Amino acid sequence: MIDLRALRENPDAYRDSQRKRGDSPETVDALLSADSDHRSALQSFEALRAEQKGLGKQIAKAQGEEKQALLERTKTLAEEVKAAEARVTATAAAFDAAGKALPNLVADGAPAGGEDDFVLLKEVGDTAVPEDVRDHLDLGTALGLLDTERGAKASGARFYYLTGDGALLQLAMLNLAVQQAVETGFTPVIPPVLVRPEAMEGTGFLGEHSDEVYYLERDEMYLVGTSEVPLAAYHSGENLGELSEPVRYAGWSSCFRREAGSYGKDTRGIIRVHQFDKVEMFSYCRPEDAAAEHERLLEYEERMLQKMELPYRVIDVAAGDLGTSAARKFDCEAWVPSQGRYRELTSTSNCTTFQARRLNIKYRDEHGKNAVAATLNGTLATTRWLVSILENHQRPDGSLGVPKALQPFLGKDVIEPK
RNA sequence: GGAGGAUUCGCAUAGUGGCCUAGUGCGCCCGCCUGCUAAGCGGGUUCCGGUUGAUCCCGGUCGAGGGUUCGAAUCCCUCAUCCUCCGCCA
Repeated sequence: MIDLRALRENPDAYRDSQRKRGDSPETVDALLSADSDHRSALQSFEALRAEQKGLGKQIAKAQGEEKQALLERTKTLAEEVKAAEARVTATAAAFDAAGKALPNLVADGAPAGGEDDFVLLKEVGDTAVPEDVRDHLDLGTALGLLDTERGAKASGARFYYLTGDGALLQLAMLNLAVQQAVETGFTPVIPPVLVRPEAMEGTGFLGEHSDEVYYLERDEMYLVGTSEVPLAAYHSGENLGELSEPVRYAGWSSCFRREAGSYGKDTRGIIRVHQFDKVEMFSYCRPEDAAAEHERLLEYEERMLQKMELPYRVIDVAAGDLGTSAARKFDCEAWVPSQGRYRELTSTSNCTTFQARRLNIKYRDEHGKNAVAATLNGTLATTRWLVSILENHQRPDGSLGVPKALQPFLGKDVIEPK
């Protein structure tokens, strides 16, 4: 949900934002008109209600005939109040729907356009393609690290088993991510992965991405696609106080995605799967601190990628590819030699006050007034990283070099074929 | 799965149809008093929205949503959460 006062004051900013996303600016005008309808309905209801309350007080004191006369009048008034209230309910519903249809205001720096209109911010490392490169599935299967055939047998397409050193490799990476998160001031959290509708709705995942979400109808619960959801819901309805320093959490969870509409895309290996594990950073801060916090999250992501000794690039994601909640997004994409291209390994979003407004998360500003907080999130490690780790650290003899930072967790510096 | 109890301002509690414009205590904020501190005294203190230059004012808000009524914190229904107990179960 965007800031309505800001919208009323400067609708053009929101119309421009819609154009940058490649969306219709008319969504803004639909919301403005729903807002004004709602407010006028509210005003007529409030006027009638005030009259009713006033009469109620007179009735309490009145006696006999006078009381009877007043009762006559309030009966018709009660009808009018009820009708006015119904109009408020109707206009409020229309207004809510119009509000949900409008995504977050795109940040000034974000490039306009669609998926291919990103701005390249930097490239790090050497993107060589080794001779006789094997892709992560060949290598991982040969080394006994992963098993997609049995994954399909048990659960279907886009499922997999991580086995032996493959399982240990993922645990090592996730543990390293948690260790780094704790060192940089994040509170580690293992959150619930089944959430109620409000949590899903509040984080903005039931809009255009609702097809992506697993829903358990019998229990009216959703399986989360990222721990961003339970970490955002963690403080929903709360006031976080001064918030002079950002409040930071690192969630470790399994993540579930339906991958609807991606038939035929990335069907090989574990690039795009229905279930994976992830360590996710999540920050609550004052809106004026959000841009700086966003840079910080990006830096922590890069630090992890460097520990994995992976070549990568950083892109400033274009407005059309931001999703509902983000005002700006930076992705880190790591080199995947078998494909000869970069693939997304991390994504950090500044959601400004968009999620917090829906989830009713406040802080106390410098004047002591309640104000809506900002939320941000970013990836520290996921199962997909194994793709790039396997392919970039493969050796001509068929073994896999273990990145230095993972060696203490894994207890070895090379994974040999059996 | 079943039975009972609870949910009121940051915390604790009062409130069984109009006197609730929700009281009181604690905490917190401001002031007074006072060598200092504490105590004492006075005032303020739910949140959201509308309106306004700002105040004022108005409406909503007693877990959520419906209903009864001229009028609901209070009566009725549905739901959520927590607690106690019974049953089942890893």
